[in-house]
Amino acid sequence: MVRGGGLSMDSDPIGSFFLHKPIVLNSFPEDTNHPKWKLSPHNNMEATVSTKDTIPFQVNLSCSPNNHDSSPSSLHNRTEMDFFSDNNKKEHNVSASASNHHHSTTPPTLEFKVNTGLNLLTANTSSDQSMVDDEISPNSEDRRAKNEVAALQAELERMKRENQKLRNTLDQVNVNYDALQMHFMNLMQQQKAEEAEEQEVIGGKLEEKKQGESSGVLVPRQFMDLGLATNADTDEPSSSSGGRSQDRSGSPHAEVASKELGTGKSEIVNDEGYDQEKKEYGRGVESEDSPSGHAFSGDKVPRFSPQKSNVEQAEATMRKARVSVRARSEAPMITDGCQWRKYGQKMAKGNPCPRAYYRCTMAAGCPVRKQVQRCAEDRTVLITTYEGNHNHPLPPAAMAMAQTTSSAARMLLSGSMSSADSLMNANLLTRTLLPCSSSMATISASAPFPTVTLDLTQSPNPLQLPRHPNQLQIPLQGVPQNFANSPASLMPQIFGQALYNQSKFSGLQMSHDADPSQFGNHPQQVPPHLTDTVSAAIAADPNFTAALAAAITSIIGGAQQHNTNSNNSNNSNNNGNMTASNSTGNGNITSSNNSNGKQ
DNA sequence: CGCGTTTGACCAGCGC
DNA sequence: GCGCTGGTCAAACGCG
Repeated sequence: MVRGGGLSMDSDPIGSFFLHKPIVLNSFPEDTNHPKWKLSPHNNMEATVSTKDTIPFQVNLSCSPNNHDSSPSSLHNRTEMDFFSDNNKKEHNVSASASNHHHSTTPPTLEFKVNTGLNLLTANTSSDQSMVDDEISPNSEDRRAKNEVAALQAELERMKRENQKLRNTLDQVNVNYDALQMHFMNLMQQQKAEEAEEQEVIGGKLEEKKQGESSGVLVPRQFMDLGLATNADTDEPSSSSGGRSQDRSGSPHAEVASKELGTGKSEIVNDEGYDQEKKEYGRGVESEDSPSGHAFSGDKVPRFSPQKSNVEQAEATMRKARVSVRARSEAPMITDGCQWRKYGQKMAKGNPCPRAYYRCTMAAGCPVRKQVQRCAEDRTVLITTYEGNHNHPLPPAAMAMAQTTSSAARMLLSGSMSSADSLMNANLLTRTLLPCSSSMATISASAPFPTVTLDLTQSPNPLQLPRHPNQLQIPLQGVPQNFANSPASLMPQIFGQALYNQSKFSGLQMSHDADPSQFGNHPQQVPPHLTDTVSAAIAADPNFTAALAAAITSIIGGAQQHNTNSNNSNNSNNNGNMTASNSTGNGNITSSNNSNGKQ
């Protein structure tokens, strides 16, 4: 069984990150009064702090002990300022306790209380000891201490300025985000109005067409459920309970609808749906097993026949919305936190590499499927295509990716989204989180199914947060090299959450939040906060969880106190943090009697 | 023996 | 109608 074999992060020691939480500076002081910087023989940055060249001491800028990667793809540009490792007992150094305000030798002028938002821990490097001159006279010692204080103060000031700039940047991002949200909401309202008009017309026709049907389920209803969840009434089971073949593979539509319906109805929907699923996968749209012979079940009309109404097309489209992730990976499958079982493999046309078909096995009847195939042009690129929504709670590691699929699908299909809107969304979500990149998310209008393609193979520096003149990067101490170096390691999660947030803003979020109506009624109460985004992104990977949570939240949130305990090397401590923006799928309904057959 | 993978067969959609 | 292709099924197989 393939349990996400690709980028295993299980053994990743993260704790060291939290012990040190070094900051990373891209720009070095140019002022000659600042510490002098030099490269250590081990590609580690060391700064010999020698104010006025009299009292040097070293600042270890090395990466974590675990991170000796110097590969081109690594984040070698970063340098971490690990101010003083804590094993230095010499008085001229500021021990780690300085940040706890009880360092006796620290002059009172040193404001270590200043909250830079970076949660810096000061620690002495082991190398500091070597720099100590035990025979220094009291005078020179005093002078050295003063110089040291001055240097530290300068550095501290610089940090504060940097922190302030970052905060300003964050504010700006939030402002822009709000603006985009408003714009998006407006667009959605327009779409909703248009669709309502269409459905009035089409719905009437359909009702005529389906007279005698007991359930009275109409496809337009599905569409409303999915695309306009916030306002969609929930008085009917979705068509999956009786309409044409239920959403095969549990497209967002089915699950979303079911979740909207409240517990009782959702169970009905899902039970029926998954019972059908056993027979219906691979049976196509016009599956004969629509017991009630509903709506379009009997008509062997091509899915995207021009004769179909927009609603029908949208409904068909919804079932097939996909999210494709392109990532470089040597592994046969990227780790996304879910458990998958392979159920098929085919040679696809135009690609010598076989396409593998997986389905989620984390819960019986989970309709999520994915296809994994290597890119024909570049075998190192792994293309993973997700389809459907999970019907079970997800581990943090899997959540963001799952949200990627569901949210992207919802975003895609939030209505009869025009291609222009789709592109807008793609660009929007791309820019929202990844101002440093562009065109990484594309929405294919030509593909058989609406597909969001997240190309994670292009961003040269995907871990950069919103840009800043003094770029601050996140040190990935403790993150395995292969993962830390891989854009794929983080981008799916980030994108997933970006998409997720996008859907939130558009009022489409429903499947993972407790009360969808809240979004509709109080859209402002779901602030598109970058912290949520990043938190979920972090949590999506257990190995990033601990490492990045503290760093990013300290940068972004400032006041937000994350678990930064040294034992955060696992993701458990961050689960709660991550779920701040969603409910971990608790609202999901699991089918109770779904054996899922042999598969 | 249970579980997951492999692989040929089957089915449906689509284009010609 | 036929063939191609994508997607899924399910028996056979392998592994622990």
